[in-house]
Amino acid sequence: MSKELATRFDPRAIEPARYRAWQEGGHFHVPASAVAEGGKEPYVIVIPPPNVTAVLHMGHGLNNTIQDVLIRWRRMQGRASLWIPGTDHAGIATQNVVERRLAAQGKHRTDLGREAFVAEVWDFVHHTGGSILEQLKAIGSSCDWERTRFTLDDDLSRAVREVFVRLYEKGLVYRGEYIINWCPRCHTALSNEEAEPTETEGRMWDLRYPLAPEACEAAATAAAMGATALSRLDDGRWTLTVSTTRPETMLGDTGVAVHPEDERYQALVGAMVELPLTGRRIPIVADAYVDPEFGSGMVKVTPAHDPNDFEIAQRTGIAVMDVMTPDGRMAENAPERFRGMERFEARAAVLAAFAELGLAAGEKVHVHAVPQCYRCHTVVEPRLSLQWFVRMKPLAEPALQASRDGTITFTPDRWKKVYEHWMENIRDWCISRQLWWGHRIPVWYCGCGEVIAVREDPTACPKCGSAALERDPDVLDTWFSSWLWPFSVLGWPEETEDLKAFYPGHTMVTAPEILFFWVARMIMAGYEFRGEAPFTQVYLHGTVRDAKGRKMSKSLGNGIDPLHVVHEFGADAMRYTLVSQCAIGTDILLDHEDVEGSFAAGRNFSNKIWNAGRFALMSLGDGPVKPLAEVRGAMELEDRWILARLEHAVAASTQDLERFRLHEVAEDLYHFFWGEICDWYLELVKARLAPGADAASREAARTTLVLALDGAFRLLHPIMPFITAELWSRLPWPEGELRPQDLIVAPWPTLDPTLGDPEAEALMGALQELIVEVRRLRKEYGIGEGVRITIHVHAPDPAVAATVAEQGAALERLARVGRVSTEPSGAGIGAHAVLKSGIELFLPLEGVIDVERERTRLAGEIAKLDAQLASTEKKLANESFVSRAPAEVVDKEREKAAGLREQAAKLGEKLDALQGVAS
RNA sequence: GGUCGCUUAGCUCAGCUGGUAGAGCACCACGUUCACAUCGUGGGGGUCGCAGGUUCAAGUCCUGCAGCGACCACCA
Repeated sequence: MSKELATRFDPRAIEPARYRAWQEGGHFHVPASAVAEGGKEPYVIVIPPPNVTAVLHMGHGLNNTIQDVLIRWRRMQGRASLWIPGTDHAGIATQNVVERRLAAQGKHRTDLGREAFVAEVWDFVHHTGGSILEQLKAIGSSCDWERTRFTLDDDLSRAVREVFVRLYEKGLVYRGEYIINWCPRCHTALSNEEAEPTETEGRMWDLRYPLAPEACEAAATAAAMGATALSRLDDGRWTLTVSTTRPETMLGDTGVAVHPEDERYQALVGAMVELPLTGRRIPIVADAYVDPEFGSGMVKVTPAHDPNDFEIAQRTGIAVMDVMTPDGRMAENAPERFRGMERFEARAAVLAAFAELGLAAGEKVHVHAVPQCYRCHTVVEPRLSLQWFVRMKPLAEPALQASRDGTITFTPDRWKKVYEHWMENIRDWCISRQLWWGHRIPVWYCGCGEVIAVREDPTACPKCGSAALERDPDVLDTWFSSWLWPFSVLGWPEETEDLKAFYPGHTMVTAPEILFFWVARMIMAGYEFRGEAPFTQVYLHGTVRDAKGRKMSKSLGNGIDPLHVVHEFGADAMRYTLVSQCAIGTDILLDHEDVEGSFAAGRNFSNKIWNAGRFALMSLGDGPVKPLAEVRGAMELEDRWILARLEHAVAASTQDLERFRLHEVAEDLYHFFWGEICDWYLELVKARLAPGADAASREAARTTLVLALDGAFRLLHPIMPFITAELWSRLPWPEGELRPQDLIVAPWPTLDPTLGDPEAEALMGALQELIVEVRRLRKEYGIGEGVRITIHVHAPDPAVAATVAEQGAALERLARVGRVSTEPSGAGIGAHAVLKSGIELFLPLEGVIDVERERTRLAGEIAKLDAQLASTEKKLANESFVSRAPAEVVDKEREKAAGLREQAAKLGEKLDALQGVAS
């Protein structure tokens, strides 16, 4: 059977079949009955649902690898480990994709009409959607596919509607006119989180507004008080100067504000301003929002286009005037010359008009964060609009408490503070979107003024009986369904068996970018609708970036396709590489221009595991091995040592997994497998496994090797499921011991006190040190592989001495030592070393190397170094060099001299040893 | 503007409760009778950003400074 194994690991030959076998074996599916009384303890993760139209990228690769590692580990620990998969309908994103396809055919969604357009989107989703879930299988994700959900599924839609109506009845959902973020391209409202502030170099313009003639006297008084905003034009009119970054909004100004306690402007409060270009007169009002220290201390107020100005209008009662259309053009109520103009054109036109009137007062460069639509990056327009909101303060209370009292933990924990800060300052959530793709708002309006929010579609108005009801045209924000995900996927609002069994869940694995969008809201929904947090651990991983630290993205073309990596190097190689870089709170860096190099660590490790496994299987042969108890007496030092090391690996990996220190698990296991099993244990037992070796010793080695590999494969399985399962399935097994059906359900190793062996570790440590030192000396003196040498060893510790004496075979095999002498080395020509274990080592060189030649060689090298040193020193002694050459050059020369001296001294010591001088 | 974080080998970063500075990649030399050249063996390379302080002991704790980054925020 071992003949079937190729010398190079070929993931394609094993991964798809393995995955199929797991799925067919039902290992991913967890029914509610599994946790029914007396059953297993559940462990539940709900997937962050990718957009239904998404294509797998490395970010998904990372996110899902981490989840799968946790799920597989808990499954092996005997938990009912459930990972619920699914996709998100992704309102704007999906609608945009379909609109673009329509645009390619020269059509707009309005050409189709609402119903046909939605049908078109469904069609698109049915044909191309969800393929990302198939791609997740290729990287080994062990989701319970029987539970796959989509946020627009009927039952999830029912949950959404139930929640909306409940919150409406509780007064937590309300409708109102507020300034919202409006995307003039997507034609929809955006939540605060969807409007991304983007650092932009813009301008701030100063504009002059003339005061009404009757305010002349007041202006003079104010000017005398030091009103810096005031100035007089050549024609004698008084003007005040205001600043703005968006001059076009001045067409909607309905007032100018000053601080109520700003004495400079007291006389002007209540006076009127003649708003240029519009022919309108607007009042000067007092409002505490104005900062007297900033600029001139006078602010133009545009209530319909700025949230703060809107609030000023609410407080002072000045008018609200919306001068823009939904697509960002100047509206009907704007002066005729600007009407219909696009907002940025209007900006230029307004500025030109001000200049013409002599009312432009200058401009300056102004860097500020301009909000952009997170989907299309169009500059967002703050706009007055009638929208639906959720009152968040009451919902935030328990969710904030949960973080404060440690019910919910964050990893890395610095996000705890960020979360709490956001929750403390939470603002109401605008949930209506002017889209067609999504959950339609379950609200009907009656001509009589009644607003009806209900669970079942109404046929008549409950108040007046009219059947002429009009449904709200808008849909809900995508996150209004995702925030319910942890319980809606379990059948809520029905009180299902699944809900009882699997709610609350345990770990949420996601990126910090959606901490507010999603994680915080899920926690709030969990408390509001289930009375309990949906999970207790939030693990926030880093972002996948390219070699230059840029986020991987389609537009930059710097992405790496996970499926390509799986195809070339295997899912295990990809998973290992990602996990090994996954230090808490750090980003993952991969070079899209060197994919092979980026995943070399994982690929090489896979190959190493494969070859070690191959060799072990060949050496072990087909028969079962003896149980540990039967071979204990015949065990050698290396057997006891490797099992003790396995115990360390078990302890470390388990602890690290519990604390999400995944990269340390990867590192520990890499070192255990490669650095200990391969580099030492396999090398040491080769002879004992060979045919013709002592039977008892061979059996002890066979059993130990099987136990060590079994343990290593189990520990590695969550990270590298395929290769470990493949090799593990071929391992011989101890006679009479029950073998789990598949590695995926083999129990996670627990500590076995009978395997711990500090003595074996100490002795093995001494032996390793000795071997390494002998190898080093061999290299140093150029003693070829073929030359057997004698070493003299004196160990003060009798146990170490005995070990060295017993381990002649190991020294022979690993350091080509022909003879170990315990006699005092005496004086002689050779190399001497004292090791940390206390071993004094002497390696005679007479007869081993051509001492005379080596002496000559060393002397020659020393002479060469001396010559170089002399020339350097001469240079440094030259005063004009030292004083005239640049300081760095002189320093470099000094460093060089020091280096040469050091090298010469080292070689001198070596030479002394060869002279036979006792040191 | 506020908050938080980072600064350790050429590169990317570990270093969790203070106790002789680590890994991977890259580099240099040697090696193909050995399961693996996707390998083996050995090696070079770091005043742990700077300045103070606490301590028997500081990369690790405290203070200040500098540089970089992230998040939040309405400054017209």
